[in-house]
Amino acid sequence: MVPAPAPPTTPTAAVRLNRDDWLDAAFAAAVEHGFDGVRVLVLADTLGVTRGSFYWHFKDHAELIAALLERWRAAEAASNQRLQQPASDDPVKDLEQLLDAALAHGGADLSNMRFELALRGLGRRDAAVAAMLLEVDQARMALFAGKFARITPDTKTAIDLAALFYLTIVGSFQALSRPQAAHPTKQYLTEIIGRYLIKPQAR
Amino acid sequence: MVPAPAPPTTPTAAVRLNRDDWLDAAFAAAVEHGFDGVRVLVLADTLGVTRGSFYWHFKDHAELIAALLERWRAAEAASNQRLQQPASDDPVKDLEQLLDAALAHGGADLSNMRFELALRGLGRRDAAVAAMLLEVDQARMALFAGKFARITPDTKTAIDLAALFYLTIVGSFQALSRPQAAHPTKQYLTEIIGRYLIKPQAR
DNA sequence: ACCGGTCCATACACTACTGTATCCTCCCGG
DNA sequence: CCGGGAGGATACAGTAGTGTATGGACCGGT
Repeated sequence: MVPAPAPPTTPTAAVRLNRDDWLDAAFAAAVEHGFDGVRVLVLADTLGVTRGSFYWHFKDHAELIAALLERWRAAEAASNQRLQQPASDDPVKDLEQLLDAALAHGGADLSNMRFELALRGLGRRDAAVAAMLLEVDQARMALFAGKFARITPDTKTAIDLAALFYLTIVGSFQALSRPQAAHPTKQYLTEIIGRYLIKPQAR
Repeated sequence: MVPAPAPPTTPTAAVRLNRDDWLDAAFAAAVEHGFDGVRVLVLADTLGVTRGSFYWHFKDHAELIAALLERWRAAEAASNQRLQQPASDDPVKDLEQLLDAALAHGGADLSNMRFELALRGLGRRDAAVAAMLLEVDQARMALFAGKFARITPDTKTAIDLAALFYLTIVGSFQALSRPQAAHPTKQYLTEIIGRYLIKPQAR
């Protein structure tokens, strides 16, 4: 007569899990609840297994987080690499596509933005994470500055514009990561960044 | 022979505490560890009392958080109000001082920035907080757009510039909240925002 | 048929919290 | 000098989470 136990939240798989399945679940949890919310107990629940499985794949909770961070860092480096070569002969079009990529950020909807924000939250309490984020920021800035250098002769101007460009993107994450009426949309951001940061420099 | 218990971390006061003392401690904890880190047990430790005191001042943990949020919201509204009237006859100088206020943000070093970032983290998991932040964002945008309207005749241009201005500020919080070499400094931000967003419009 | 991985369940011990209930201690006014 | 209220301590019960140890179950190959 007890109501059916009802498996918690879509116990995703009756199949066996591997390390990446746990990392995917941890990613989703970080996106949803922040890094403080990625707990092996609840991951096990959502995955439909017990913690016994987790401690087979990972030494402990810290190793999970470390692996998650490293996976993101590697993907980020690869993305940066890929964006190095121009997507178009027209430097302006190239920058616009870069912006598009930065705002869509992998294409996986908003998850990547939210994950990065959670990561930056972690970076405020963890020096190692902060250092990793600093490197990523610098790599992105170098990428952006290189792109802007194609539309302006002055190196300093290119760097300045890249900084404004990047800070605007990072700032917009806060809004875009939780879409709400009256927040700037991706289209609007593309418009104003194009109008005030890119076009004025393009001859 | 047991080592002296050694009061945890500067048990701040042997004096009696009031509601605001707890709120201050909660604020500091949110700044340092995020909202997930504000626990009554550790607050009691840092304040040098037991939890018995806390439950005299607050019904429960949720009431503490609610009070903390409300205090911030009220201060934010007052700040916005205060910044409405121009600090200078020169609209450009006025904007520059607004930027200065936004980056110093109350003067209390980086704490306010870090608190706001923690708050935005909470807003990603809590709809009520998200709604509050949306209102604050809109009030700030209205303030900024009003200021920009004084240096450009076109309303849409003023709004666009205000958006870029504000997003840049929000983006820079991530960097400024944890100062590190090779991050943009407050001076640099003032310079580039002035050069590319404010001055080009000022006749 | 059995055996070694691989993956998972179960049970246990432990820690870090939240709430609640009850008692204690100043201290200040009458 | 005493009574009450503001502020705090102590003790108890409960929840949510981590690790660890151990024993399966379900494969694949030989």
